[in-house]
Amino acid sequence: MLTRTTTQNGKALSLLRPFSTASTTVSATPTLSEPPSSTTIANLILTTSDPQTLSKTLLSQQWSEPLVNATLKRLWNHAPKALEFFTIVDHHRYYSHSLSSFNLAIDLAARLRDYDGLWILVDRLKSRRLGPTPRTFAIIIERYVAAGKPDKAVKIFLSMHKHGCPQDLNFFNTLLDILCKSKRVKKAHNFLKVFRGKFRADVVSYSIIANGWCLIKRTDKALEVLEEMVERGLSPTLSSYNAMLKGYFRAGQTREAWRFFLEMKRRKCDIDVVTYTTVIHGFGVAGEVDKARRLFDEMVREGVLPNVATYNALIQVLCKKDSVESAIDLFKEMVGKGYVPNAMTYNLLIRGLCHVGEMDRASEYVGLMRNEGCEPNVQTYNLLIRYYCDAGEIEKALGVFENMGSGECLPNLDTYNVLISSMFVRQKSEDLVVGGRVKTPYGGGIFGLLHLDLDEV
DNA sequence: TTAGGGTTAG
Repeated sequence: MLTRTTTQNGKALSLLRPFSTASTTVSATPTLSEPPSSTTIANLILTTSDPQTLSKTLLSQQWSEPLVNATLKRLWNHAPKALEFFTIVDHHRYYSHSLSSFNLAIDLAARLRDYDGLWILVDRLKSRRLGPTPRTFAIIIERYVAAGKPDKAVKIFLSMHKHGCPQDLNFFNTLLDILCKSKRVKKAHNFLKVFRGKFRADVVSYSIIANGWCLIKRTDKALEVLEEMVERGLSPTLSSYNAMLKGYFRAGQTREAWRFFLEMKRRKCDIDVVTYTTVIHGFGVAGEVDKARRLFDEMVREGVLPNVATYNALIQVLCKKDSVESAIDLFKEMVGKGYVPNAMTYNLLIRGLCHVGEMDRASEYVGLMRNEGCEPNVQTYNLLIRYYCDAGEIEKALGVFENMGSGECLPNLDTYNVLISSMFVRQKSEDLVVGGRVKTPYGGGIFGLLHLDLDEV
């Protein structure tokens, strides 16, 4: 049916054909049609300017929850378009949106700070008896906090039950965590003090606050929180201690970190792989590579097996404070032992190679990761683009960029920032011409994307 | 989505 639609937008519609054929006639026998991919649909939505045509096309399509969600994610950098899509499909005769799609739409509306639209979606969710769920509220509250409205977020939390969503200890802890992760630790701490009785604050509540203080390098306050927790009869867990340890490193207090680590051992804590990864990374970043290596050997002796994260921590340290070659040696060692490197492992090595100007070898590692079935992610692309730009090889950077547009990996705000800023730094008019020529997955030149939501990373 | 460890570079 799609192939028969003849409109001003015939070109865009043809994108939805499962198999591209030269023929425009409709085959009498139904073809084995695969549903169109989210990429195809997203392109169609972005290139169809006539709302009626778009609506007609989308409503004649068969939808499923995964396809709707994938399309919404594909349109993440085009929130208004994504929401338009959501609204159209919401009028489908035989399809109705699921909770997870609603949650995505609510997230999009919140990112746009369209709070009226957001609460309309929540009401719709309620009238269909699908929610809102704690997950919905976590999304809403996180966005309000990110938009600089933590007080409003707290009010929403306190009114959750009016929407049929219970306020329990779990969600109390989620709220504390959201506040802490946005560095509003004092507010979170005060909130804990006021409501710890009502919600029966537990070890997790206190650990979140202690970790929050660590995030803003206030290890003194973090320690106070842990002490207070003990006074209230709650025993810190290994997680609490690991967070504290990490906090010392973050704050540059390596001596305190070491003392704390020794104390953990003395008290016979069951030091785990996270503890070791933290100290290996911490000392390495502080420039004590030998100590990091010794701790790596020690953990193996102690029977605590390193995992991929541990290797990544040490690989990063070697790249930064020793040499890429020693990092590559370690990489080979881990592969030899049967560990499966992940995208971060490769990214660390690729960055290390780029950093010493070995762009060709860096590219080889990109090829290697692909061969090993580990697809490059947005960080991989961004770092290649960044290093090509820094080397003044804008054309190559754009080549990488075009490559990613044709794949599954979406550029993010970082990607555009790097490309655009490097062009402005050079102030070469031909760059601007090239930049305008580059096709983005969204259809226009990269400068058409300057209106991207600056909150989205 | 009930906490803790591993990416950028200034």
